[in-house]
Amino acid sequence: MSNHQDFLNKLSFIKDASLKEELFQQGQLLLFKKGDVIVKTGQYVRFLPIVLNGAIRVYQQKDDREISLYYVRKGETCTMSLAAAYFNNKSVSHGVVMEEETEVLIFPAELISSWQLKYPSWNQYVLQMFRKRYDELINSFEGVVFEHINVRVLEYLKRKSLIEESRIINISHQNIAKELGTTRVVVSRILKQFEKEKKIKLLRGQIEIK
Amino acid sequence: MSNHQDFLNKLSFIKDASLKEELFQQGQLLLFKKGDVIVKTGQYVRFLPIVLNGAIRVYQQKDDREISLYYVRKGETCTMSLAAAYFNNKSVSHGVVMEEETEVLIFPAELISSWQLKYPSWNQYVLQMFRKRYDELINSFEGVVFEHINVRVLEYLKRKSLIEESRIINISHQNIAKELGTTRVVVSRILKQFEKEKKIKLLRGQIEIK
DNA sequence: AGGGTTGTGTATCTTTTGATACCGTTGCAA
DNA sequence: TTGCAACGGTATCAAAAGATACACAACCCT
Repeated sequence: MSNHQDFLNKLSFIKDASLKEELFQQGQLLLFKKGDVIVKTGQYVRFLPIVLNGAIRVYQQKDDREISLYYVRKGETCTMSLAAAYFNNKSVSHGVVMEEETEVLIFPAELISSWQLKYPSWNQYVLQMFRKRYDELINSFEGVVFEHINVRVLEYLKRKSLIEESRIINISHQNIAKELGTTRVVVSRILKQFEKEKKIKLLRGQIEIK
Repeated sequence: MSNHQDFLNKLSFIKDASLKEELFQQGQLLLFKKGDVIVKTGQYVRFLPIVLNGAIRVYQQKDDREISLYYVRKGETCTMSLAAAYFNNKSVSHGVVMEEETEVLIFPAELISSWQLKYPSWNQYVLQMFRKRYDELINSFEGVVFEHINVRVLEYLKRKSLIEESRIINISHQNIAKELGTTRVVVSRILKQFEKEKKIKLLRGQIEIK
């Protein structure tokens, strides 16, 4: 399969063929490793990223606490970046690569406004992204405001298990704490409680959901 | 001043004259009173609202607790509605009028996609709104996750004082609690503490900031 | 094998927040 | 005037969450 064809296949989430071609022409493909930093709070955003493979975690930070806002996955773009790039603004959150072999297509920010005029399907795509991010954000928001941490931990585990299509989750207590905006001790305590209630089984670095 | 002219003046946040005219032609002007409900969680959104005067409060609810997401003010539209209308989706939050004499312009949802193609400035406007809402949402989010309630209450008071351009704020403890997602007793306790520290002065139904 | 790093279990203590309950006040309307 | 609803103060109690500290195990590297 040609490079070109291969590329177009990865853009299957875009319907319009000419837009696809434009993405191919204008985009630059980058390959990241786990832990690579894509954007930092306060940085100007000059490139719009679209994730082709892997995942980027977008989160807020304060001192040594953090909390996830959302993940950018295959076929998705980061709406924070989008909005920031469009208005020449600074990012208000961090973006970090979560999976090995994360492929990201980047575009100079200037292109965005011209695409808006040229490609209806680009507009559609952008709005879809906003909608999605919005819903996710509001979901997290609700969780933080109305639910106790134990509920949030449990929901996190279930969700993660769904996404990874496995009842075994590989993650440390520390990282769960970071996702949810709390501390390791709290997470360990809650998980131990869940284990006593036979809801899960704890192993080093992984959790089995029953 | 003619009705038409008067109307166009209220749309000064839109630059493009032909888009303005279209808004005039297609929009319907509604007048709401304080407390009127514009959207409820779970409702389908068939109309896009743009606020010309007054304010709409958008919030989440669970049992008898609520928390504000943001306010839609003069010249703004509700991005939740926008996204929901565009994709024929249900609203995930409540919208309630906060001020007497709130003027709202509504448009059938179908129009939105056609405007995207016809008016570059509409696109610009939409993205601006998203950007704004996003920032506000993330701000609240940060507050909820990282700050203790007393800090949040104080910030709320300062902000409110700025917006209303007055050191005297008219609001009940109960309503502050609703904005911030907590309960009345907690707010009263904190406010009393602030009064002891000479930061504010409490009166029935109003708070003076020093 | 030794040493550093990461991950986990747990105890103790404090602070923050929430839940409940009860009372007094103010303002308004019947 | 009486009665009611909204508002606010406060006390008591319980639960949730965070901070700290320490021990130990697993893992990795040399």
